[in-house]
Amino acid sequence: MEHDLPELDSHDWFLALDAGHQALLRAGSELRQFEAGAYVTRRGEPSQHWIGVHAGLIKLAVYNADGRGATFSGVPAGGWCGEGSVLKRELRRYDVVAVRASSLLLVPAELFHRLLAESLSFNAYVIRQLNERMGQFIATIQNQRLLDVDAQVAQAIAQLFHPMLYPRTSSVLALSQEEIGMLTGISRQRVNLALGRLAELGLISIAWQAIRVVDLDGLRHYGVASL
DNA sequence: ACATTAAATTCGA
DNA sequence: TCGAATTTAATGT
Repeated sequence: MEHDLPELDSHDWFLALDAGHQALLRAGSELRQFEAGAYVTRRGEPSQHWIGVHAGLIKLAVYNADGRGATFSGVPAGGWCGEGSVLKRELRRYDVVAVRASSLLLVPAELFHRLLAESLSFNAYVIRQLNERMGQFIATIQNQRLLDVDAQVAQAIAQLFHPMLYPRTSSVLALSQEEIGMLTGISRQRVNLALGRLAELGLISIAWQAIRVVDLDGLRHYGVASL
């Protein structure tokens, strides 16, 4: 294909590949724009792509018939998701939705499998990715069982700054308070209260449709001292 | 739940 | 094409 896709160059795993595999990805991948609220893939569809976030924010979620939903995870710029369903060649088990306007890198499933079969460094990256995500889900369950609500909000925000899964999250998150509520399973009003407290502690500052993280380490440790 | 305020959209010159 | 007016969505309490 005629693609060049310089967007791939900002990903460490891509830079670690040999030239031949890099060329395959440049030729076979696709950069596509999604409007805020648009579905990237729907639950039940075949898993045709491994999905990378070049800019914007997407979330993994399920919805029931009357529109209520549960969000599992948010993926900011620099993050990748969907490898689980691609690996197993199964139907997607959740919806992938653009939280705001996003530009995404789509790697076809066949290419993903070929890289797995041929590239040792790609294998290492995927294993690390799966391991980190597993750790993240365990941490999420632990947070929900053990932490108070303010600390859950702090953790949910801090998780978007995971250095390996999401290496290029900027310190200003464009994320509505309602979306944080979706991510945490907490009401919007309660999120607002928690954000106010975190701001008072100097861990974050609040702007319109955005949160600036001032003290990431403080956020990570907020409320977990008792564990 | 309600009041406030930012953003988006419509409408009129 | 600009900007005021209205509608819609996010926020604060």
